Amino acid sequence: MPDAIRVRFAPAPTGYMHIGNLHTALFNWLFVRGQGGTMVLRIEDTDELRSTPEALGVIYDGLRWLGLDWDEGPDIGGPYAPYMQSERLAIYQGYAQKLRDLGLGYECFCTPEELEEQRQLMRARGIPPKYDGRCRNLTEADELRLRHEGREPCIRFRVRETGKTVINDIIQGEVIYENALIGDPVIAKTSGFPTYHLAVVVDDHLMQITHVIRAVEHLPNTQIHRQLQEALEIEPPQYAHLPLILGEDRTKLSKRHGAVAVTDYAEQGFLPEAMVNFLALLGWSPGSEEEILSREQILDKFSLSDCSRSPSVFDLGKAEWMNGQYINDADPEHLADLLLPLLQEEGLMAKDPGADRHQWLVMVAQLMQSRVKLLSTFSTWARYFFTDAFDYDNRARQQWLNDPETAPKLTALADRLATLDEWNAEALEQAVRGLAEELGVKAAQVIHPCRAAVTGTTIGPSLFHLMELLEQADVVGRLRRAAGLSAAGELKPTDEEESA
RNA sequence: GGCCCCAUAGUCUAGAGGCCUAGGACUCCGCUCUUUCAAGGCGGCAACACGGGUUCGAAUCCCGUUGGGGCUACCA
Repeated sequence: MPDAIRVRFAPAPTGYMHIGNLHTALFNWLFVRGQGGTMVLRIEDTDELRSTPEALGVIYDGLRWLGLDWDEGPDIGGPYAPYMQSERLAIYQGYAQKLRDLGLGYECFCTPEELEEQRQLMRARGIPPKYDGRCRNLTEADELRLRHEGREPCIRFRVRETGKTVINDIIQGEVIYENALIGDPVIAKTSGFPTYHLAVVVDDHLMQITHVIRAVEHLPNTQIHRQLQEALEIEPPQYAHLPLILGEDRTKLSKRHGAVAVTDYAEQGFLPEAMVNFLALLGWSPGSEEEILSREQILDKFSLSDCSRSPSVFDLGKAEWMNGQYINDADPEHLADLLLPLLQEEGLMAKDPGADRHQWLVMVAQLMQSRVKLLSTFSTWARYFFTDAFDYDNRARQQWLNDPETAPKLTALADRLATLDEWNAEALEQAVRGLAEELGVKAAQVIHPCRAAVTGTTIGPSLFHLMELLEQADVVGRLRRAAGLSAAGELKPTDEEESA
């Protein structure tokens, strides 16, 4: 009977959590929730200078947004608490001391400047830069002298100078590293904080992690981790190194790739289900041709060994398409719930709209859902549902509103609609088509100007259904307003490019 | 520079020696439906990086080249 599966997502609360981090979290989650196991959230805040509470908040928000839950973590505790590495300093110090007792850890008094100089020198000479081990065998006299100079030591780990380290990775297969090629890494900083290498190895062990699923950028580090585990007589976990998610320029995702922060995507109006679906298909495929997959379907089919080794570029366009699919398939009620706060923020919906108004919003959402890709575009594309304060776009001006024949048509239509007893799509259609017939023009010759006048744009859902959802007085008012402006020649095309 | 990984269209991918005349999806381009399209339907453009092997047969296996990426920090 194998040990219960335990995985961890272990982000550093520095900078901003991006889509690549979330991808790693998702794959951990899919693996552990599919198998039945425990998900641990551990915060690797051993970088005292760059860790921030804000970044920690972003991590929580991002995970919760996608519905990636965890069983143990800083916020909920657990049997291996604490889960913040900064609260585990004494533990790492103990292991660092153990390594020193073993003769495998030693104090190094080199300053960062000296080390940098060393690297430059080696590079200049065409030698691979690595720590040269100059503090490996310091005598007591050396040490005394160095301390007198006011130097504070860090602790390095004595790596093997010969042989190879073999890593058996679920995704990457067998990878072999030459031991002689790396220098002794720092495991405890001068500040007393551990470095990543010591902290992960110790915590993965102490927290009984069985599968380390992380981005492939950590693969080369794994040779250090394996040696550390050997030295400390720790049973290594299984490793699965995921391929990287790249930006459009094919390099590792970072701030300069624009909107990569998780919060940006949530703000833009990506649906979490869509993001989960999209991210799951980066570096993994169910092997079938379906692409729109529910969380359950993904959970059901996911396996680490099916993961790819080649990196993938995050294609925002396709992500948006997929989001559009999810919006289109969404229950309008649900959509309205998601939309409400966004609209309230823009002042387009009241703080407490009431049941009728809410039901109305559901109908608006339903009318628009097939053409919206992002929730955030809703408040611009559907603005005219909520307010008279919208602009007439260039196409509307060019094609209809600047036409001298338009104003009379709009006025006639306004007169007719003002007297309508019933305000519904059917009655509106009759009225519009009836007017067209009387004027001896095609229905389109009335419909298009009407749309332009009422919505300010040339595109949108069925005109009659759209007007049905507006107040009669508002529609009539808009028709008269546009007629007046048009007649006055104030709706000439602008020089600007059409805005999206 | 060194080490490691990767290599199917612009992008995400299917493909685990014959089923491949290389499939699907996004994008783009047509056509179509419609009062409009930014929706729907239909169709199209577009790829096995290159060179050597192995084999009756290679996108699939091996080697090399080229290209890309990652690591090479008292960051993780």
